[in-house]
Amino acid sequence: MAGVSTSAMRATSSARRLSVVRQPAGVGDKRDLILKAATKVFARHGFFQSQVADVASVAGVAAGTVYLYFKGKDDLLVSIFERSMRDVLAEGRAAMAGVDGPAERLRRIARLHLERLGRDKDLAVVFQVELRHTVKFMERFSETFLQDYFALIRAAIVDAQQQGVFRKDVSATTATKIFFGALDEMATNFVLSRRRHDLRAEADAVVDLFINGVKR
Amino acid sequence: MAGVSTSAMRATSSARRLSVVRQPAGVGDKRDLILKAATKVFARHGFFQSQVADVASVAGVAAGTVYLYFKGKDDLLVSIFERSMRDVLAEGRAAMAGVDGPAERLRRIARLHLERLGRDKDLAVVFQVELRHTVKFMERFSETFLQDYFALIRAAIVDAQQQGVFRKDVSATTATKIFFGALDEMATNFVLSRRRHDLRAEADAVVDLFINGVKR
Amino acid sequence: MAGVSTSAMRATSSARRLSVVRQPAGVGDKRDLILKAATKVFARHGFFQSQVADVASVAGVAAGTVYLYFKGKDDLLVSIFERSMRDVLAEGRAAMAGVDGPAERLRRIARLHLERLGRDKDLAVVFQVELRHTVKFMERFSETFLQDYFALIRAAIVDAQQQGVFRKDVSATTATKIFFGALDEMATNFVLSRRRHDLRAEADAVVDLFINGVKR
Amino acid sequence: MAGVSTSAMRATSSARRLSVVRQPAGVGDKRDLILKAATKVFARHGFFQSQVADVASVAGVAAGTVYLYFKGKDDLLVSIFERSMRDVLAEGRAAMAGVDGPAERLRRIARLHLERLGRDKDLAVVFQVELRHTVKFMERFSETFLQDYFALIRAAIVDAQQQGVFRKDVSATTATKIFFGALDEMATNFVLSRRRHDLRAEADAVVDLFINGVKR
DNA sequence: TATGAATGAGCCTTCATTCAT
DNA sequence: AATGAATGAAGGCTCATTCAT
Repeated sequence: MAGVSTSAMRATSSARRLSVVRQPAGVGDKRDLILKAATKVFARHGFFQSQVADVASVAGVAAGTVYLYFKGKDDLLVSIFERSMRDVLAEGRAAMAGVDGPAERLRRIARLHLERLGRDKDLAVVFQVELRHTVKFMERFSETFLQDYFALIRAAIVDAQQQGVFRKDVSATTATKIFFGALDEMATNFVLSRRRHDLRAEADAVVDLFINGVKR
Repeated sequence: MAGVSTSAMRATSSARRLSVVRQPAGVGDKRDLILKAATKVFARHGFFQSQVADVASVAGVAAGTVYLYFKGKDDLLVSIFERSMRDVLAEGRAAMAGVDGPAERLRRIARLHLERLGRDKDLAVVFQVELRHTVKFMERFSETFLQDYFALIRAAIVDAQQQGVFRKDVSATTATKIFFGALDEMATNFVLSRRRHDLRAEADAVVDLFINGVKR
Repeated sequence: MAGVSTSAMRATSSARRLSVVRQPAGVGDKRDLILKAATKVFARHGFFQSQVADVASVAGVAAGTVYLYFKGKDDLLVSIFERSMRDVLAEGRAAMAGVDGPAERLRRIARLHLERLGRDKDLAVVFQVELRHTVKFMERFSETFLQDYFALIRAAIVDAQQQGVFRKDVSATTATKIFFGALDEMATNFVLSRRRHDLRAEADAVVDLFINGVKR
Repeated sequence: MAGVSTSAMRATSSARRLSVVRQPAGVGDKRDLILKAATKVFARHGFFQSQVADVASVAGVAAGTVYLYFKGKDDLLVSIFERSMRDVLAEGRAAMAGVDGPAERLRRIARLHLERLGRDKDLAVVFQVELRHTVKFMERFSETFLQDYFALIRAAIVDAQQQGVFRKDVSATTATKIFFGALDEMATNFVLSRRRHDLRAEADAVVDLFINGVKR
């Protein structure tokens, strides 16, 4: 009996050690858990059709617990957005590091963009659909995330123009919108269709067409 | 060419005259009135934040009256969509009639697309934002409107490929999505920004870049 | 049939005529109904222990209906207070009209005060207990109702002092508080006890003792 | 007279010493700490608007700790009441000891009553407002504290009547209510107003008027 | 047709209380 | 004894929809 108890303790403490290694605090775990659940629930039913209680029950916590980590239902949506945004931008900037040509940079962006969404369809749904509920929300979305993301794309285009690779009679801003718009449409199409999409191929197609379109 | 254009105008105006004749005593007026009010209210506050009572009061009718013309709140959104969709497709097909080259057809589509939305910002908001609330809604949106609209675009692209104007190593479907995605992003940008947009110039930019990108 | 219809119309219109005489609109009926129900429910269970749904069901309406007539739960309490306050002051001032001596005026006030509360025990409970929930509420209570009511009492005392009936070495304000305090305690005692109270006799006792206490 | 007073002081101070002895290591301190915090919080926000967590944080303890000393939120209110009540009655009875005339006893009671509340405004608020939330609460308040307190007052009045100082045609019970009511109103007025009150003077005014009113 | 008062299901949020640590 | 994260019941309020007039 003592042996069992001891081994149980061992298991527990080793589990703890592991969890400490994986995630800094136990707090992050639950917040993430809820956020993950919210992503799933919002993706399946839509934000307004989803209930906080559903999110909680999918996360395996009580309804009230959600409010220990988030200010309210809206905050769940905002937090999904902000967390992903942080990751996307960090990943995007990191990916830019070891790439030389502007064309190659655009290719990296396009692939990252679609591969990220392709990896987590629930997240993709939230980004392509749920986050665009309201002009208010979209404005927020635009002013924060897109601003930086557009800057990432635009920088590559401007570079290419200055290097004489892209023609200069196309406004970099307009070109950026076109590039993003094309990717965004691929993502939305993926989200809405039940067919498998070869998102990497689609990313390449967008890049090829775009580069052809803008090159001198 | 001018002739066709004229006959299209004639058809349009006769349809208008007919609709006045068909719907006797301002019946259509009230349905339209409510639909117009709904467009405005949904655009300003968002679909879920809007109340049927608000739509009614903007339309100058009692709340109950809305239910004499529409099955429910959802039906308002669907009806806005369907009515505009009908017009868009009719206008699009009519515009195709007197145009010869595929490139020119794409330019017509792009201009119509953005000019229509530029003309009525409330409608633009509903199309770019409110109609995309839910995967369910978007699927419906996709399967009806987009299917036909994509077909319109795709036909021009396929024609161009067959005429040897566009290269064939780009999937017509993918090219269609890119073309539409670019336009859609322009529209969304217009909806979200408070600046004036020269949508015609943006339409042309999209077309130029696209054609450059796909031409042999 | 026409006859029946006519007589029905007659009945209706005469009923309407009556109701117009009694209460301006049919609207007031329902508002009053709900207010009456709220008084009863609040008196029995206490404001915070009462549910809006209870008030509604006692009033025989749906929960949502309460919100057609009142801004919220708080508004019910405030409205009970304000309506009664209006009546009390009007009645109080009217009663002052035909009375000559200040002493007699105080007697009238005291009797009206206790008789009014004695007549409707639920209202008495709300006034003596429920309306005094919070310092905030009591301040409001004080600043509106009591201010005017105190003025009514104080005027009689000042008159008596000027006529040389009451001695002047007692502050009129302090005397007013004592007079009101004594009445208020009688009312509270009545509210809290299950015994029958001869409130008229108690009113007289208060007045006698008070007048003896302040007379020269 | 002085002797009695002294012995009363002795009793009090020995009780204090004892309680320190009985409650070993600051145990009473924490209970008192929480009770003091509750008094403050309830006074400022009202009982129902106060949260147990607020009380705990003002007391500098965790929410759960409150439940080690009190059965629940209600128990906090009841305990504030009971502790003060014990003190008031003890102090009141002690004060009665060395006083000869009934009139003088009433004066002592009145001064103690108002001075005690004047000393601790938060306590005054709880007594004048928060403790009167509900008929249920008030009944409890009445049946315990007031019963004894009224007995204290009544005894003085009956004595005075038997000594022929007060007239006998006024019911001692009614007179007691009037006396208490007047004092209570002074206290409530003090609680609700932001002005400074000379509560000792008001106590004297109540006593003077009352004695004048009841004396033969 | 038109009205708008009435309905009542539905949901977010709060917070007293518990309990594993 | 002390903590404070977690619980989950409870209730105020909204608003789409109905229906008697």
